[in-house]
Amino acid sequence: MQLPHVAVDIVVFTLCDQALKVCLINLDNDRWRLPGGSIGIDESLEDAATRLLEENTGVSAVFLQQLYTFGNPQRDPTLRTISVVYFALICAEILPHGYATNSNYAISWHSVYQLPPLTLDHAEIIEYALTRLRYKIEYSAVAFALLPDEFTLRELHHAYEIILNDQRLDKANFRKKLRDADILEAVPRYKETGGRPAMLYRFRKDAQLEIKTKRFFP
Amino acid sequence: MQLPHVAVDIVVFTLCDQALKVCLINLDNDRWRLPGGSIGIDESLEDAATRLLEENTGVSAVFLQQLYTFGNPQRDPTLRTISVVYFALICAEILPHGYATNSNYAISWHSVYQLPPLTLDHAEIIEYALTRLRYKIEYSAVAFALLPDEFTLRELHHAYEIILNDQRLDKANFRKKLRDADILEAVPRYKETGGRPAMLYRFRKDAQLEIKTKRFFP
DNA sequence: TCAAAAGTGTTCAGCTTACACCCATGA
DNA sequence: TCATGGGTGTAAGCTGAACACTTTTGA
Repeated sequence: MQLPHVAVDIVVFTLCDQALKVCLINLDNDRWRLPGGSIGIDESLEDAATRLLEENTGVSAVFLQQLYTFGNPQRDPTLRTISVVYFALICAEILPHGYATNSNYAISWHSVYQLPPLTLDHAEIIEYALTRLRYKIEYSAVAFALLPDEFTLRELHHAYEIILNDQRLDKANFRKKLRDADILEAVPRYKETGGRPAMLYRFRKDAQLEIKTKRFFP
Repeated sequence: MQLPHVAVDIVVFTLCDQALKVCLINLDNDRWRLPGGSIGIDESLEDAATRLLEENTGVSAVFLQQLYTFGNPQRDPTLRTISVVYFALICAEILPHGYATNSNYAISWHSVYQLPPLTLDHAEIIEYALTRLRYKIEYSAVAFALLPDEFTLRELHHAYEIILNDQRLDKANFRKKLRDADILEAVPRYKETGGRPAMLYRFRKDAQLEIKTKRFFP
């Protein structure tokens, strides 16, 4: 019996230069692909994703979650490959200098609004990951994974605006919701900002990450 | 290079006898498994799920969605198998007589609260599918897939109570929300019930199935 | 004292919840 | 006319959006 190949690909998001960026690897022929590779025969999917992420970006401790499995037989004309896709969120600050220390490939980061030509169905995969990220950010606290350990409320506010591509989040209401959610603690220390210094916050370790959404349907 | 096997398994839910039931297949040794099987080399994941569902239950047109991919190397001690799991919702009324017309296996339906011993990690898979179903029912109209084409509001109300395992949904508010959601249309015909006859409704074909949830986080 | 940014309080509209009530049918 | 279940209206309370306001810093 003929077996399909199984790959793990990873959509790695980060925030830098006021944009939501995704990690891509340059192929010879002017096309780009997501970081990823084959799964080991004795390796779990999540272990494979962790390993491949580390090989490609040099980063280990991050938010990592399974996204979807793409298995259309036409998606790769050369080899029947089923791709289990993970999505990862990392803070730009922890990226090692020169990025791809343990990789042979040239990686770089691209704004999700200005993607270069991508191989196979990788454009579709990124599109899907972005949709899911936007959903997820509204009912869980994943945005923190994109920020450093300590951050100001303005920085967090800004992260939401960039990810949702929406400049209209009200500052007062944003802060009130976070206060009510009870997921942050003051460091307490201040960060200089050019105006009044801003209190630094960190994510509470014992806080609930996912919140049960309100029912829309009965 | 050694390749893992790829299987597709399906968690099929239905409502009957006032309970949420899942479809299981009896193995020789007093254990049960989810319907599923190997993927063909030229078959998409969704096509495989559709085919395997049909082979096992005789049912074709249903709600079918990818759930999660389970790939722990220890999940099957005999063979490294990665399982792409789908979940399906079907209406009990469309099940053919004797159920498994095109299958060699003995299938039967079990309440999700009284499951028999299951093979591999299938108990875990069902648990996960149930959690996702409960989430999903609150922000999308999937409950209709468990009911016949025409149904009364009481039947729909009852379906929600069974799935959520919650008897406290207010009748008036349930109906009001559905009216506001604008996803139903009166048939218009009545169903005899023992008291005042109930209006039959059907799902509007042009209605929005998934509703953007309200933001919890800012 | 002015600009810049942090941070707060208050109002109003709209939604959710709880509950009481009326309607249509068969026995 | 009573039991059964279908179906609706409304008041109280909570939530979220909008917006105006105060505070603290550096220049």
